Amino acid sequence: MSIQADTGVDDGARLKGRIRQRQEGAMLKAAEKVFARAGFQGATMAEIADVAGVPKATLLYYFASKEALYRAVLANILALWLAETESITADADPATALSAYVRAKMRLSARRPDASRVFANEIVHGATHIGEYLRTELRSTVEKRAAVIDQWAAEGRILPVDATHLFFTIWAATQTYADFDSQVCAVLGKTRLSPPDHERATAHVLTVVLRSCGLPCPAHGAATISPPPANTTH
Amino acid sequence: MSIQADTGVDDGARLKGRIRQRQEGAMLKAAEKVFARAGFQGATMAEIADVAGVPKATLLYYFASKEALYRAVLANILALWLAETESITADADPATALSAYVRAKMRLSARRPDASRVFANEIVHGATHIGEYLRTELRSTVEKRAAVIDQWAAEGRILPVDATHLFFTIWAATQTYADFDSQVCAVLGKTRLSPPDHERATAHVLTVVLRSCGLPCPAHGAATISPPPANTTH
DNA sequence: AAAAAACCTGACCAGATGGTCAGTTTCAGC
DNA sequence: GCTGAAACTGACCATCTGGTCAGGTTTTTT
Repeated sequence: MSIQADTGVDDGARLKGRIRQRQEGAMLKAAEKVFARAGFQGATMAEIADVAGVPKATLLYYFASKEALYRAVLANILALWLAETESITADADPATALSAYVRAKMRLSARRPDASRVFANEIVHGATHIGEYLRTELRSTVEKRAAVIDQWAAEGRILPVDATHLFFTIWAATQTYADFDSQVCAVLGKTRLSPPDHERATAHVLTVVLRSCGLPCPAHGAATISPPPANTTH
Repeated sequence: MSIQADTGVDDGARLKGRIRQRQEGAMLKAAEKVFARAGFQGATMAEIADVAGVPKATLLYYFASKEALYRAVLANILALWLAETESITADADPATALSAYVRAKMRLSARRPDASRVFANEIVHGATHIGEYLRTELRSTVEKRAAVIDQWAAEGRILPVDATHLFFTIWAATQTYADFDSQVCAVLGKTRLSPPDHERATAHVLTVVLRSCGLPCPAHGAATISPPPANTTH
C-alpha cells in the first residue's frame, strides 16, 4: 500500500519495538476518534494526545507530523475497506452473495463509525491523500466484482442493473448510518442508534438492494406487488 | 428559520442596503466553495475573501465572524433542501411522485455539489449547527411524507417498505454523486462527471428506488426476472 | 451642498497550534 | 549492574488566523 510508505510504521510484522506497538494502537485509536469528529484541520495534536493519554511531545515522537498520523489512520481504514467484497463471485448465489456484502458493510458502519467518518471526510474534501488508492486498488476491485454482477444479469439470474453504480448505491446506503448518523438519529427522534435500529436499517437496505436486482427478499414476500387490490384504479 | 436569527442577514425581503445585497451574494458563494473544499475549520477567512475578491476586513464587515458566515451559508443550503418533497402526496401516482423526487435530488447534486458537500460535512461532524433544524423541520417533513408512502403501501399501490429509511437511502444514493464525487470519478476512471454520466446515474438511482417499491421502471422493462436463463439475450 | 449613514480597508494584535529540542528516564543485551 | 539505545517529556518557538480598529471614501438623505 503506497500510503503508508511515508509513515514507515504500522506494519504488523515489523518488529519495531514492543512498547511501540502497544502505544501506537492507543494513539491511532484516539486520532481516529478526533479526526472523525473534527476533520483533519479541525483536529489538534494536543487533543489527540490528550485523548490517548500521552503528552503532545510523545505523540510527535511516534508520528513525525500531523500529516503522518493522519496517513497512518487512513491506511488502517483502507485495509478494513478492501477485505469485504469477497462474497461476490460468479458461481455464488446472487441473493446470498449480495446479502453477505451488504451485511458486512452495515456491520462496519455500526462497529467502526469513526473509521467511516474519517474516510467520508477525506473523500468529501477531494480525497487528496487517497486518490491513488481509489484510482488503482479500489477501481480494479470494483471492476472485477461488477463483471460478476453483469454476468449474473446476462445469465438471467438477476435483473439488469448498472453494476458499478450499484456499488455506489450500496456504499452510500450503508455508510449513511455511520457518516450521517446524527441526521438519521434526529429524524428518527433518537439520541443514538440502538442495535434494533441497526437491524431494522440492515433489513431495509437488504430489501432495497435485493429488489433492485429483482430478487425476493426474505423479510417481505414477493418482489412484485402481490396483493393486487380489487380497486385497481388505473 | 432559527439559524439565521443570529446572522441577521440574508432575508431577501430585508431592504438592508442595495450594495449589501449584491456583495453578500459573491461572499456567500465564495464561502460555500471554500467551506466545501476545506470544511469549517480548514477554511480561512483570508481565502474566502480572496475568492470573493474583497479584502479580508470587508468580509468581516459583512459577516461579524467566521461562525456567522458559516451559519449564513448553511441557512441558504437548508432553504434549498426543504423545497423538494412536494411531489410526494397521497393522491399522486407513486412512480411519478418518487421519480420526480429522485430527479430533483439528483439535479441538486449535479448543480450545487458544493452546497451538498458543506451540508455533508456539517452532518458528518455532528450537525452541531443544524441539529435543531434536523430535529424539527426536517423530521416533521419526513414524517408527513413517510405517512404518504405508508398509505400507498397499505393501498397495495407499492410493496411495503420502511418509508423513513427509504428517505435515508434516497438521500444517500443521490447525494453520493456530489459528496463522494471524487470517489465516483476515480472508480469510473474519469476526472469529472459529464452530463451523460449524471443521466446514467439518475437512471440507475431511479431503477433502484422504483424497484424497491415494486414499481416498473421505464428504463428496463419488468420489475421481476422476466427472461428465464435459456432465453435470448435481448 | 452639507450632514449622516453606510461602506470599505490597511495595519495591527492576541491566542492557538504544529513542530523542535535538549535533557531525563526506562529498557534490553551483555 | 553496566552501557547504549530507545522511549519519553516540559519548555519553547515560529507561524498562522480570526478578529479589531481607526480613519478614509462613497452613497443616501435632508
